[in-house]
Amino acid sequence: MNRNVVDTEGSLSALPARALVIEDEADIRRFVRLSLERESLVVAEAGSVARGLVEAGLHRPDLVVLDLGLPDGDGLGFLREFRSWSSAPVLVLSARSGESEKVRALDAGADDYLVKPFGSAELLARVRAHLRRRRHERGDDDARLVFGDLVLDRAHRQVTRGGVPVHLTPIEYGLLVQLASRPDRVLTHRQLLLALWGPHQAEDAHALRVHMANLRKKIEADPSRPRWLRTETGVGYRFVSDAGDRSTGL
Amino acid sequence: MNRNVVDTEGSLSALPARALVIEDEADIRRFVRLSLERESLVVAEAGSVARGLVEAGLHRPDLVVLDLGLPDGDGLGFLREFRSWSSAPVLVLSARSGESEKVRALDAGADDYLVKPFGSAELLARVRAHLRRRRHERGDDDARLVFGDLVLDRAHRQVTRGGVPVHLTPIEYGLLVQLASRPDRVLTHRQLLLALWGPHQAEDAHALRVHMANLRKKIEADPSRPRWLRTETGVGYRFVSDAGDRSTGL
DNA sequence: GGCCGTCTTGACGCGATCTTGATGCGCGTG
DNA sequence: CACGCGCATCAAGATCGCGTCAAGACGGCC
Repeated sequence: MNRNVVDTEGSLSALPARALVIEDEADIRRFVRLSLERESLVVAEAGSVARGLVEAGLHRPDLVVLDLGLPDGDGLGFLREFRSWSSAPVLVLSARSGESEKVRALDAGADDYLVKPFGSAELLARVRAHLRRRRHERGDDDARLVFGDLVLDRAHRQVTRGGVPVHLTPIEYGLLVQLASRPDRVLTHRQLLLALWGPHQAEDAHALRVHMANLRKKIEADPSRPRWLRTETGVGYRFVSDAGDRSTGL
Repeated sequence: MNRNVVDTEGSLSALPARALVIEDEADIRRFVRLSLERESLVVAEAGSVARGLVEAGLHRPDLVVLDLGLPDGDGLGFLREFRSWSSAPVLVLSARSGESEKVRALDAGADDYLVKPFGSAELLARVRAHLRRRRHERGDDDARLVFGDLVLDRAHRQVTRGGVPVHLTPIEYGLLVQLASRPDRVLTHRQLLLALWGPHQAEDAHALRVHMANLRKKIEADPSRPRWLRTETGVGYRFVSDAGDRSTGL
């Protein structure tokens, strides 16, 4: 079962971020979990260092909230072990407000230190700040869109078809990003013109059609019967994520 | 006017990190400066938002310590402007300990929030944590980048091609570091100009092209058909790590 | 002051890219 | 069945971005 490697410290793309809460007091643990879930994180829990290490290995969290006072260690042991294979931000909780405590934790590899009692709002704001930075440093947000053998990697600004890079001009690339970022939704001519040319010439859809044709030539197997870039006559275009025919619906 | 060039690459590798302290109360400013200097940072100071923006543009700090209560604004204005061209960590100071204050600052792009009065030890521990993470995310740890026979040794600021040292001017070297540190990603003209020249002249890409041409002449076998430094027309440049095809992503 | 390395700026040719116009097709409508 | 409408396609230009060269400007150094 232990299919390690490959997804290591992943999940950061479009999927919800995973958090791990290590805290022995059940009330606080619950409080933190509920807070994080309100931020739409997927949360795992642990009540001890040992359990925390197991859960960390299991879930490979994108963020850890770590209490220092645990039954089987002071949490810094966890930090040391965890840091050997993950660089996810660790937010330390503690009842101790002494400077030396804070310094010890931060220098041991923690990224933040929060003194109990703390408010949900501050906790979440700090969590958001860490995740935001991480996402940013990581070369970008929900960067990778995969549709079968067509892959749109926004971080690298690269489109591949069957693994083969496809060269797109700026407008073609922008067009594809606009459409593929909102799969199965119709974008009107006006919306596309607005997004790509700005508010100035949001009227003439002719250029748009030409670019669309060129784009199809590059990513469609049969440009005359497009699989992905469908035209909605009189309205605009739609990127269809599911190639399966949806004729006889439910 | 002093030209601030030659300072390239943001000092992020072996050079001392630069900090900017924005705080109107002279005592606190001095206290923070002395603390940071003890951490062997090079410190610039400002007493207002306006002055802070100027200093930021001049020195392009790797870290900012920002007071919220300034004579000409509340500091969040600085944050907004600064964030438009720099992602350096910003540590906010404030006398206000209210949660809503903290949330506002953190959500506005700050990375940390410290309530006055604070101790020098905690300030420095937090600063270390931010700089450590930044260094880590930047991949500065293993300062050596190897791409076939092209080797970039950031620790020694040395580039070799087939074992032979290549002499690069400061801008050429900075350019190469920026691109090779994020292989296969497209860096826009704006990003490169920002990194190498600062926020002032982030629009004229002409000089950039000339330097790129010179750089190619030095490290490419056939500068007219570059293997590493590919141009993305209308967008920017990309350092291609693998000349062959790339199929399976991770 | 004069040399040297470096950076900036302008001009120019070329290729990449975008726009524009012409033409044909499918389809629904009068 | 003719017509209009929206669309796709193709083939020019028109425009833009890029690489290149060369002429200075600037600062450091002797």
